[in-house]
Amino acid sequence: MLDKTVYKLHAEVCKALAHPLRIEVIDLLQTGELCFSDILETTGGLKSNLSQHLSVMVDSGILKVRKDSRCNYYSLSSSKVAKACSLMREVLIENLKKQQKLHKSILK
Amino acid sequence: MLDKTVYKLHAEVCKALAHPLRIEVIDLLQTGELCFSDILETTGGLKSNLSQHLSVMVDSGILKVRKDSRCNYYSLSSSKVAKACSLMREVLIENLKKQQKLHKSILK
DNA sequence: TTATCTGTTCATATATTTGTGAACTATTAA
DNA sequence: TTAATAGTTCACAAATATATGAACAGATAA
Repeated sequence: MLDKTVYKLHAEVCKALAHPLRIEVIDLLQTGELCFSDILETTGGLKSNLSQHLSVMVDSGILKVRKDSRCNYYSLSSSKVAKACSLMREVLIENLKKQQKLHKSILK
Repeated sequence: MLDKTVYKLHAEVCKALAHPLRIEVIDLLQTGELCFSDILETTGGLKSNLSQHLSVMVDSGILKVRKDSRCNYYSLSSSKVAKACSLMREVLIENLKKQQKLHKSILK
């Protein structure tokens, strides 16, 4: 029997993708680092909430922070994060299309 | 402001990756479909638990089922799921290596 | 018919995640 | 010094996810 520890660690990293706000942040950071207040301006909501979500992402290793005296800059730890995220989006899109076809064939 | 609906749907799909058992199932199915009892034999645990996790994965669209009179065969809905999953594993491995280096430099 | 095999569904207890607002810290500006 | 800016941390309530075992359903075998 295999050791399950790696599955647990792997799931921890994947959990960091499993929230709408965190997906939105990954999308935003695809083009490069952004500081906290810029992210907040785009996503909206409470700063405490955003801060907590960003810290989940940093702790899981999908984001990194660069602290400047005036601003905290967040960026993706690897382009693989953005790539994985966009693959999952493609899976979503494919599924939505399948559903659409199904609906059409039922209504026909 | 963008519509957040897509982020919610996207996160739903990503949530399906966010559990150790579900990661293990994705790993198992990379080489092709397997029936419920074979998956259970490898992963261990209660059949009710596995059944519920598989149904989460099917509902989110990352797995599909083929029902035979004697067995339910599960498979990945797309190779993109396996690809995204393995990218996230690479992110994990990279992070573990970084941590290791950090530890070494502290202990040096 | 009655068993048996293959799973799913359900109820429930527990654990984890999430959102909120207040309090707090650190840095810069006046 | 005081005020302002930028963000983190904390406590708590509410919402979700998870594991468990019992009950259930459908197909096949005896």
